[in-house]
Amino acid sequence: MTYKHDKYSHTRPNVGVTITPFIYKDGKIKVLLYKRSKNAEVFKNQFCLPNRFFDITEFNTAEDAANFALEEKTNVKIPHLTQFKTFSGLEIDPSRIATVNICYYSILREDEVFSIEKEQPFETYWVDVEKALNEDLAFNHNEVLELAYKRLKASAEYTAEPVHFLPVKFTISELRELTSLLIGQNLDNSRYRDRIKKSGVLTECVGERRKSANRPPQLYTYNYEYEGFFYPKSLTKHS
Amino acid sequence: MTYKHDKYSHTRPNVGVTITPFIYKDGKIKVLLYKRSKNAEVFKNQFCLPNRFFDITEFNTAEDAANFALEEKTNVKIPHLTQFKTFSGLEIDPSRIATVNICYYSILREDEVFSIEKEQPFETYWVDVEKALNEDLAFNHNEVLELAYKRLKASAEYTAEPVHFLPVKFTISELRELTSLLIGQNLDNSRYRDRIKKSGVLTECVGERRKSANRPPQLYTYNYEYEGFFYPKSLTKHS
DNA sequence: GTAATAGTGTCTTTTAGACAGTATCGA
DNA sequence: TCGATACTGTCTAAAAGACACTATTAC
Repeated sequence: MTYKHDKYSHTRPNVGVTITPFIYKDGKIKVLLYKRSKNAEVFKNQFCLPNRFFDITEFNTAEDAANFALEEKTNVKIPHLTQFKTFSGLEIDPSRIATVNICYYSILREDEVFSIEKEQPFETYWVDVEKALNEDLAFNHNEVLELAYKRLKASAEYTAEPVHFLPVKFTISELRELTSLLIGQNLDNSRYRDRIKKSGVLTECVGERRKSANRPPQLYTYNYEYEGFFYPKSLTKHS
Repeated sequence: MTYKHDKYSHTRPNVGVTITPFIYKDGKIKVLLYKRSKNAEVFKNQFCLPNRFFDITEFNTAEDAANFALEEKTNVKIPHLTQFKTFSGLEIDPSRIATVNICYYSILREDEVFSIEKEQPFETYWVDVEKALNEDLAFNHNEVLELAYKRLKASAEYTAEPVHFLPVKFTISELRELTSLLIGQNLDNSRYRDRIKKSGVLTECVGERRKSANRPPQLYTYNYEYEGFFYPKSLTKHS
């Protein structure tokens, strides 16, 4: 890409993206942090979330930059990305001019991220989210992580977005346990099944059941046709 | 503010803010559009939403830029602003390099905006939102308006945000009619009152009733202490 | 009194919540 | 057989939905 300085270039803020990558593993939500280099300009040796400058000689969109930053740290090529807020101000990166920080969270499947430590080109760690919230992270990443986790939990209240944590085919019990974890409450098995069935949000994989040491559970997939609230009980009548 | 060119300045995208200002008037939702000048670099004479470049010699944050752009067109100094999405790409402003577009909608009260046409320093119009959606707007403003309106309507499903359309003191019937308009469904009077009362989202203005040619209705204010969903019926048990 | 809107009460249907009970596998 | 988890049924409580009814004002 060729580009010349223009009369406006010095009036533009820095723009970067930050991604909060989540996985669901061992019954817990974990978030990816990496340790900044000891030679970094600022926040040396501190932990932070994957991030990248939106450099227009490299990327056309913020999503491109986000995908790049995420793949670099996780090896995932087609991530589930949700943009949740754009921060801006002088405090985000004290070493630079006013900064704009476009933030995403990403719901990843345990089996698609780097599995072996030494495969990882950076010093990255999947940290329990509750523990990560207590770390002193670089930049504004404490604020970013806090809001990302809040939004993730909220999404479990009224959407089926958390299915992206699970394998393509999963059981209702698996989804119920995950949802229960995110909303912090037990969910009645019977009621949960009723609502799932009535909502049409999942499609039954006819004839496919998981092998197990008990009655084999029915497998389902997420119905991408499904629009709207997962739990559509709100203000209005839903027939 | 003093600032020098640095080695990164030519790699930064343009950053701008776009605001979708809504009011509720004559039983309809209206949006503010203005006509671009016939001397504009691009999209001459076309309608668009209030917008502004995020020029760091003028503003420290995107919110500052949004407030400026909104006050310029509406005269409102402390607006209710909700950020809903940041767009980016080459197509937003074809005359420039890659652009980042931080978008807000604003819920305004009819009585706080410029009331007299000639007071307005720009050629602005409050247009019925359904009509505005059919206009051919400048930049990506069709997409912006569409999503802004969608998010506004969604907010009425599970939050009390639309109270910001109403005067500080209002009646339950007024809120019900507004909500009904936004969600596109009739709401049962009795049920609606029950839910409002139980939720604690409104505070009764004790002893204050509006004068009218019928039984005078009780006035309420929004309870800023209220946290969470307006209509908290979703997945979980709510006692 | 009437007209008009505010606000309440009551009945039926639907959904939630709790939990008992049956199903189906491996060992 | 037993143990374990999948799944279904049933009962009660609570909420939604529909709509009739009463209240309070101006005239």
